[in-house]
Amino acid sequence: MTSIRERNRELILRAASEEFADKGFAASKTSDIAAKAGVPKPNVYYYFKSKENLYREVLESIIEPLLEASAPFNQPGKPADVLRAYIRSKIRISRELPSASKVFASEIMHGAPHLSADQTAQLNAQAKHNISCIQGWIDQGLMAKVDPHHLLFSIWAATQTYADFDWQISTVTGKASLDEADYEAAAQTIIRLVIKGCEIDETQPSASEQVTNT
Amino acid sequence: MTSIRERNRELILRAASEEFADKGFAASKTSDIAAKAGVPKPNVYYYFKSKENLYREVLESIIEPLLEASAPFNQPGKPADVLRAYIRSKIRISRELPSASKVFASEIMHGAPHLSADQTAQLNAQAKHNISCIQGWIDQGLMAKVDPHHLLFSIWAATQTYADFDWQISTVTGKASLDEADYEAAAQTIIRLVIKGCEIDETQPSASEQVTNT
DNA sequence: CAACAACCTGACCTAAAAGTCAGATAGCCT
DNA sequence: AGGCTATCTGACTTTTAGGTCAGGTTGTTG
Repeated sequence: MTSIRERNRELILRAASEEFADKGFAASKTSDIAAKAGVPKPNVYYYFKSKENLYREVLESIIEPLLEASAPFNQPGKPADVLRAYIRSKIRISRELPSASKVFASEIMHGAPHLSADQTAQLNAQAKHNISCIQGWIDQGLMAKVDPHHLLFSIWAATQTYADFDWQISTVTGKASLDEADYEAAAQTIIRLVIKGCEIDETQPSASEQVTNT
Repeated sequence: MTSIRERNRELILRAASEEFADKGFAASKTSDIAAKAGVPKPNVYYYFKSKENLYREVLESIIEPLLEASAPFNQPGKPADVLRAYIRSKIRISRELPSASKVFASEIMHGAPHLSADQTAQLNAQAKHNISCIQGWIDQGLMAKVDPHHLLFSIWAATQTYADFDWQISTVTGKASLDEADYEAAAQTIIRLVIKGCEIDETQPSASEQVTNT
């Protein structure tokens, strides 16, 4: 069996993720990636045809987890429960796949030049679904009229920031890295903002009256 | 007078901002910046000593506006009013200085290798001040116990996302660029999440009883 | 209008990093 | 064992882009 191949590809991919996350695509050197992976540079080219190819594979590795995170929207549930689960998924990705998250963020920031049309379409379709799901809740009077687009953008931003801007977070909190309790506090804070923000105002009840206050 | 100097520096800085925002520092070519500014490449080196220098000046241009945005925290006011004003300042920066915002975001994402110790200290001091201000409100019972660090991180993320991830926002909304109404909706959404999230829970009143419900 | 400084420019140099290759070595199957 | 394929590697080539420079042009000042 060629498990040696799998092993080496894995080593290189991991090293590449970190390097690309750290420096960005253009500033990353294949020789550094090779060194970090503990293999000679030509091996990188042996397993991946080019630097771009390698980068694309790193990028691809985050797409599935990202789509997976929207699972809560793909099954029925109360707004608060779905949003809570979604936020926790997003935070988990930031914590467990920080490098790939950063690479993805950087890619998006620069206009997604390496994302395939298919990947873009998949992500976009899921986003559209989540938005219409939220709009449905609003129409049914299950939550307040909070613009679904902007609500999603805020959730994405607030959850991804823990991977993307980890330097800033470390600097401000004075901690080299966040622990379990910190991530829990982050999740709780974002969940609170979102859930409270989506609660129906007593002053202006919409369509049907389905307020679920305690 | 040497207003020809000012004019050319300005042209080059503007072009550099856009180029760096678009491609990142490493992937940006000084020849492209020169072309975009409409000057020959050696002029870029005539006015700025090096590519790094040019980059640093672009970076520097966003520091003051960023510090300025915290002004609402530097004068007394009710939590809701201060937070509202702060969010609006942040959104305004994303809208009016999108390129510099992106350059700053990218810089932070990669560990701020070009930020001077002084700039880091200034930004950090302001952040610390805002945090202790929020903590003060909590201690006085003026707002709910929402972790000030994470609250700030969420506000930063949610407001900056309109500059940093404009591609994603364009793709999802289907609009090439956001108009006045879109930015207003964004601000309203973020303000709602933050204000509602910071409102005191009736169930657990802290220290002093200063609930300001209508 | 002279002379001095500021500004401009094509052509060049150089370093760095992506990518290649021929040949060596190691694993695997019959 | 023998041979076939997969893997490895030092040394090399090529391209790209940052940076320079000598000399030209334009503006400015006494």
